[in-house]
Amino acid sequence: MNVKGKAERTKQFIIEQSAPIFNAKGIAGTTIYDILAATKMAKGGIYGNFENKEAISIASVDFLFGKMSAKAYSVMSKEKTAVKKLFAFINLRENPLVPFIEGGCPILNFGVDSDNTNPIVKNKVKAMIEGSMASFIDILKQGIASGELSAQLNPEEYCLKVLVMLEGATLISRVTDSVKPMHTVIKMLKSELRSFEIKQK
Amino acid sequence: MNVKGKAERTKQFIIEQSAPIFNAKGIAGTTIYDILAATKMAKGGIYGNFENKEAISIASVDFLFGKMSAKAYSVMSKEKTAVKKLFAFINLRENPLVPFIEGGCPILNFGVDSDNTNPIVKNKVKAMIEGSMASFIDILKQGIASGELSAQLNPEEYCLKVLVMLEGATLISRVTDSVKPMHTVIKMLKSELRSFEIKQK
DNA sequence: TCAAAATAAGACCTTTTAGTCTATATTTGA
DNA sequence: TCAAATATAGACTAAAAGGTCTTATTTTGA
Repeated sequence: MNVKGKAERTKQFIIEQSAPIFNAKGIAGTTIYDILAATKMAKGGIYGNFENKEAISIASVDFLFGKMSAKAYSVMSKEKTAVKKLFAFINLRENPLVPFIEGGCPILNFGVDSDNTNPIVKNKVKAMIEGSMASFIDILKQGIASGELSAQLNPEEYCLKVLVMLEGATLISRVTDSVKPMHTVIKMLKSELRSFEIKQK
Repeated sequence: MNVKGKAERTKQFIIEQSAPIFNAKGIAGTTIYDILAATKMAKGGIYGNFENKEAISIASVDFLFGKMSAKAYSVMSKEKTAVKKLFAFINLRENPLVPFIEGGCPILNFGVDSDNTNPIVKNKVKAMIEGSMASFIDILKQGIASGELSAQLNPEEYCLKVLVMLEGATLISRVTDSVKPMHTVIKMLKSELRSFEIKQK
């Protein structure tokens, strides 16, 4: 009847409902009963589609990282210049108190959650970080090659700076319940990148 | 017989053994059985000294933040100038893979762990962040007042930068199992502060 | 459309975790 | 030093959490 099969759709539904819970409460802090409540399903429905809680958590991590990447790609590909692409990415983090993904940045959340305890998820976080950095560095290098940005800019270092400052500011803003740290950080990051812009005539 | 009383000493012992576990595995991820194993005590001994697991977790958070503050104060008070004090603080974070406190930075760990789930601990993290920032800003302001640092330096902004970059780099270094991100970040932070130093003759 | 196949409900079972309570051991100060 | 006070061991209880299995329902395609 349908293009995808019932099981596939239910599986996707369970992931969509569970992912924000894992992201907000952590993997150890999320129970099967949280998932039953969120999906309004019974155990048979959940365990018919997933082997165990761990499998749901892993699928949720993949889902959230996929969602993040898709969103970043979507806003960045609308822009033409390297600076505008970077700014579009940075702007996604503008309000850490009302985040794009419920529970806040999954890199931060699952990174801390999985370090010391969960090598599978930790490796997914690692891959996500490395992937983001690589595509960022690429954009900056293209900006330099095209003459938009000064060759004085170190793409690797600036890119790392963006990442650590956005994650750090997300933490500080969330814990202090204030957008101010994030806004200050965004202002600093943008002004630094602008200082490497080469004025076109 | 002893100056402090057995109960007091046992309580302290339980906290010292439990704190690194809460820090590494998270509060929800740590069980009473982890604490029994670490202390080699039985339940009677634990519950005779603490009302419940939550009380142990709260005492552990206080203990770790106290330890962090004491260590920071210790290394900073040995230095005379603002720049050297700041550098001494930054140097404490040099190897996030072999951290001063087992499990890594408690601000990062408990900040993420408590956000969304644990207002008591979240408020302690908030107080710790605000306290650190305040004493930092103070040091920078004294540096400016004494002519060591240029008045062009914005103490609040640089201080926030230090904090978010160190926390962000801790996350990235731990997840990627590499000290390189942290080292690059430290290099950037130090060179920025040096650029505001006023040469003395 | 209807029988076979796939999916989901929910009662049930097992293990893990938190916490209690009494008996035993240790500490303490008169 | 020894009796009272204090602290700890560990068996026990309760509840939470994870997971299974049979039965009922829904889906699917011949």
